[in-house]
Amino acid sequence: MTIKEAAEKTGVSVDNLRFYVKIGLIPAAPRTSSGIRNFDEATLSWVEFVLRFKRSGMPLETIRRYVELALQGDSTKQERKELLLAAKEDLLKKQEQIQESLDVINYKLDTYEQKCGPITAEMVAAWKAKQPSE
Amino acid sequence: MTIKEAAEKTGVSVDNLRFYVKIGLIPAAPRTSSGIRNFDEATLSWVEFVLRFKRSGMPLETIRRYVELALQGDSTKQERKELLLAAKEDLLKKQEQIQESLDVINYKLDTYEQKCGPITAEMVAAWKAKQPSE
DNA sequence: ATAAACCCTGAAGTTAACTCCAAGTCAAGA
DNA sequence: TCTTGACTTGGAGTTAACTTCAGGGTTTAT
Repeated sequence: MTIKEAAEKTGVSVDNLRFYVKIGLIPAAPRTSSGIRNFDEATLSWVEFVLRFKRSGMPLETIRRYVELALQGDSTKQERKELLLAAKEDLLKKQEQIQESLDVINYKLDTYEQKCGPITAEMVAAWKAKQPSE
Repeated sequence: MTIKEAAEKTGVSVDNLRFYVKIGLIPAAPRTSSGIRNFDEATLSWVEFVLRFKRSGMPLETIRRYVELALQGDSTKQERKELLLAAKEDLLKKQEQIQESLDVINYKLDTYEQKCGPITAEMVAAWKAKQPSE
């Protein structure tokens, strides 16, 4: 499979796929005798695996490190486990913070049904009181 | 309150506070006669409000736009509501994607108790089969 | 009244993650 | 065979969100 087809299948741009290979986020795909990348199923699986973590906001460097360790085999099991535990903590914290924002947004949307949201309204009022004009 | 005290209270660096004011993420704090910023409670409230959204990964430009609209008063109610609805969709999607990654991580952590995670193990095996050495 | 610590601005530098470009090689159809 | 389109690389450019710097003014404590 050419890099273009791989790009269509994964939804990642051609340039970006090459970039990911370059930084080691995806293992280097095999090449034809003339040097053209030939994406196989194994490499595509890596792309999908990597994308799932990327979508959750994990830094590429963290994912890259995990891929590097995984390719090194069983001896890196412990280190991978620690990396996953740290990543899990990050994601749980992120989830909480998103929930906090959702709570605020839902509250505001509720109150917008009646009038300007009271919390912001109060802040705007306090702000305006300090301003000479407007 | 000096900018340094505001920085300590909010956990945002002095430079970053000035940066946020500059890009309009926070309304400009009042100044003393000699031009030194004098952070008041109203401005601090804005900082806290903005930080909550920032922590959830919302782009600063989106938050900046919301602040701009809020300062313009009731006439922008509708536009703010639409902005909040869009932001809510983003956050819900992000939450789902984080959950997907958490599921994968939890599954891997479970299986790591016994041996190398089967999904990755399979991918590594497929990968190694293509490689001449190692 | 002077040194230390703090404040200001505008601009340049940094990092992550792309995104595009130039110049050249390779492959498939008329 | 010649064009057209896809592939290659290295490197430059972009955007978001900081971060640091240069050069100067202000406040405070001794």
